[in-house]
Amino acid sequence: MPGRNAKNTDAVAPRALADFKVGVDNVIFSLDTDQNRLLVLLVMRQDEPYLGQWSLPGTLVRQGESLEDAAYRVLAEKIRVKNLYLEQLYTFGGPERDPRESPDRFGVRYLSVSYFALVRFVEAELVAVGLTGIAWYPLKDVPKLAFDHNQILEYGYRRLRNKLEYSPIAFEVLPELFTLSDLYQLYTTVLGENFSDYSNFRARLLKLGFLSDTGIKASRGAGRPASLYRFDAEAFAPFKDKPLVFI
Amino acid sequence: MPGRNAKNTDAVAPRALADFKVGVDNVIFSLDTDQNRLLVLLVMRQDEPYLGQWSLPGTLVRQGESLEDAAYRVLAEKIRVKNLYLEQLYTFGGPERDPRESPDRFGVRYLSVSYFALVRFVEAELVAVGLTGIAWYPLKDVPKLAFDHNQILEYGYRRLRNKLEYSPIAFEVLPELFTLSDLYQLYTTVLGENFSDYSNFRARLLKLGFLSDTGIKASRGAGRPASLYRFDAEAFAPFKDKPLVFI
DNA sequence: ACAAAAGTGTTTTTTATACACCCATGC
DNA sequence: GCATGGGTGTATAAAAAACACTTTTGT
Repeated sequence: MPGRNAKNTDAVAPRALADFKVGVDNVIFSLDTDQNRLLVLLVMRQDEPYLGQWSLPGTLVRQGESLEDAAYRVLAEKIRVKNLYLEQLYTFGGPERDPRESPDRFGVRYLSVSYFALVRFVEAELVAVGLTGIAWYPLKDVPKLAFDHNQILEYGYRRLRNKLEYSPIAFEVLPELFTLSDLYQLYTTVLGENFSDYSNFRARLLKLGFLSDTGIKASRGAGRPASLYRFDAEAFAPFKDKPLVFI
Repeated sequence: MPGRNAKNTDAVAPRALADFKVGVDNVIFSLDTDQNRLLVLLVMRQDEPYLGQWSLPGTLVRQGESLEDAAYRVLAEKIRVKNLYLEQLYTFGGPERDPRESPDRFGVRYLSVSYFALVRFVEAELVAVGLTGIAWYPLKDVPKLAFDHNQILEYGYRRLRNKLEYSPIAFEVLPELFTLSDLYQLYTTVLGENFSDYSNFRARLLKLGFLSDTGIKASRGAGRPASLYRFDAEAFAPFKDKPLVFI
């Protein structure tokens, strides 16, 4: 069967192929567990179009650079952080989303591959030069953004909540050793206070058996010192692809 | 605050931007509920590279055409179908995934936006001209495919199973009126016999209240005639974004 | 000693699971 | 009248949800 040719190329000449530049836009969430806030990193646009308007940090993909490389590059240009989670979100590519493309002039098209990242606020240090035109915005206060970035942000937020429910992304963001309250606070800041009470959350997770108690105690001011736990990726393996592990 | 300019464009000249052609590759699943099989549509490649090898049906995006338009175009070129579900999967874009790109020659890059579609086998009519070099493959028998298409297929299959668990995509594929066994069979074909027994599946779904009994009976050979149900999208609204609705 | 944070246990309610069984039709 | 698929009910096990209570620290 292989090696045969069938006549199936279109009879009529098809319209020419589109030429693309590919952009990467990052939805970078930061978790401020102290103040129970979920923040997103916005930058002020320095160029047309949408000059002077807030937008998601992005860049255009360069020669020899993978999409993910580009996503990490944007991130590294804005913040310095040790632990982070990053994954691809969605690709927006309608021919009319960028005003640089005139609708009938068939010039270069712009396509945006969006990524979402999660970091903790306490360890995310802004490195942008001026520190003007870059800011963490509480999710509720996000203004009207450039391009279709509000839509991308909305999509990223939904993905974040879903991921948290079945996937161990929290442990990529937390330090190696963490307390169960650290974990619980992380969950409440994203999902809201009412997703579960602390005691039930705790019991459920411990029963699953992929959190190992190191025995080390951590004293943080007043109150009883908490045990430090470690995430055991091997013990988690059976729960991969299982829904609702964490809820 | 808007309208200000900061000096932040890189001091060193960055490497030039990459130029892309954008391809769309479709993972088209078809549900053969009669024989409890899940099939995927493969086409034999007619051009280099990978000439004569099986691959997912795909195309390059044309001028003025959106990504989704391109996905529908590929689909329409291969099959004719009334009810279908289609959504974007993932974008693969490393600089080395397509042998047409030489690794050091910084020419045009090829990026693939994958879509997955779901149709029912009984109503999906193949329209490809020769009918050679195009075939429905049972998921288990899929051979080594061109490019990274095995990986894309694997990814699509995972997405299909997950979507089925919380999202009402089944009703986009089923006809307007359907029996509960139609629905149950659809689920077992994708998720396997052991995901739930019929009586429990039935009770759970009916309790949720978004399936309305039309009262109309459908006789299909022997056995008691089944009630025809209709999916009530409005009544489903509260379950949007809720996980595990269907399991 | 008492507030604050960590950790344990118990009770109630809801859901999942596994069946057994009745109903309506074609042949 | 019996095989075939459709549809209902029930008993048990498991899990989710609510909340009361104990433990260990800092001040």
